[in-house]
Amino acid sequence: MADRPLRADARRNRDRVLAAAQEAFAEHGVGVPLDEIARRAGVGAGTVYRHFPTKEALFEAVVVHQVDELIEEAAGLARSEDPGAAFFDFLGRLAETATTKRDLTDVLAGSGVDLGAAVAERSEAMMKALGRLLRRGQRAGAVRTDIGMPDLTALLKGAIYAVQVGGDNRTRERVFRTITDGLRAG
Amino acid sequence: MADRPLRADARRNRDRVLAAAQEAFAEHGVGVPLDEIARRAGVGAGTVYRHFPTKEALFEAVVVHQVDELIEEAAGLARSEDPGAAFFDFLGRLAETATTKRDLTDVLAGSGVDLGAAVAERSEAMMKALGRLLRRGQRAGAVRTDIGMPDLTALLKGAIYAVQVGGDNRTRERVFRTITDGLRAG
DNA sequence: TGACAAGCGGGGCGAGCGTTCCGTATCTTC
DNA sequence: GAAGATACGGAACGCTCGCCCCGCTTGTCA
Repeated sequence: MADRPLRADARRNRDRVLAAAQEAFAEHGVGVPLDEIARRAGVGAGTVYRHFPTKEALFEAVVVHQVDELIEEAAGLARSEDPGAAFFDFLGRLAETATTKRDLTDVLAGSGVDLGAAVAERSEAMMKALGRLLRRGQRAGAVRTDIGMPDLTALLKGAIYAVQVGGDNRTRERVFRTITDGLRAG
Repeated sequence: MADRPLRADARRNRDRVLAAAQEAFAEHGVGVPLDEIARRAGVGAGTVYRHFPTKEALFEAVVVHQVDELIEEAAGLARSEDPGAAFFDFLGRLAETATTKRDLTDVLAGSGVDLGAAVAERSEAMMKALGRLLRRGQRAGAVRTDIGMPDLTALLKGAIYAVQVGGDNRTRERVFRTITDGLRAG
């Protein structure tokens, strides 16, 4: 508990593991063998386990960082002058992020992995921020009013999934536009 | 090659395995342990393997049957009077099917499983049928014209995914409506 | 620079799962 | 109903992957 400072090499290895994990998870999702992460980091599997008690904990560490960034962005947009644009801009950012980060889909899907309290907390914060953007967009008359957060959540998971499987950028863009068009009022 | 008729018990077991597999794959996706399928069928694992050379082959057998049904439906709708309704009706049927059949998502996702020629063939037929519905709907002015088959495919995968994660029926319905609204012309 | 704590690597264990093997049971045919 | 072919069950194998262990190395601090 006393959190004595890490030895220099330990600190360096910890950072390397995190970086490697971020890369590997983004590329292959939660499924990457832990050995592969260790290999990329240039350390042994034992070293990974000294820094992160389980593979799940490592995944969680990576995810928390990424979600925090998104939450921050959402908070910024919530102060924007144009609530409609803010809402759709944020969806765009989500889609963009998901395109290169397979792990995010895994999180959204809740696929198999039971993540800890830290992620649950972020998840809640994310929902709150998104809910704020949605309500403001609706009040401004830019977003259809017959949907709520559960609908938007499911829709987003689908959109992220679609954008991830959609081959080239052109396709991705058209898919994204189609879905957002469906979300607009009128 | 001579395809001698199966012994009575063998035939019965084969049918039981197929039925159990259909059920299990629908519930849990490709991921179900083969032992679980054998258990449901009331046979040993060895028996499953005598009838289907690999787990993949069994999966393929189940999927081919389901996709064939969808293709037939699409063919029927292609002759409908109202091309717009035909298109959206078919999307509805797809979504409905996907709701209860986890394996279909796995197929669409191409997730990990490399399926054989039989599925590839069906997949192509399915795309053709869907393409016909799309083009007719577009020509009738019911479907937006700035999207093509690759876009629709990706979108459908997303929609199916969204519909599958969307909790209750109400949510599913709203999600589906939002996406189809995005697909409409205008 | 020496001594001790801190950290490292990677071999190894165990669990889950696809697949195979083979001794036994069941059906078929005469 | 007996003999031979056919099919069955489930134990066992091998592979992958998460996780642990322990003999060795490296950093730290006097």
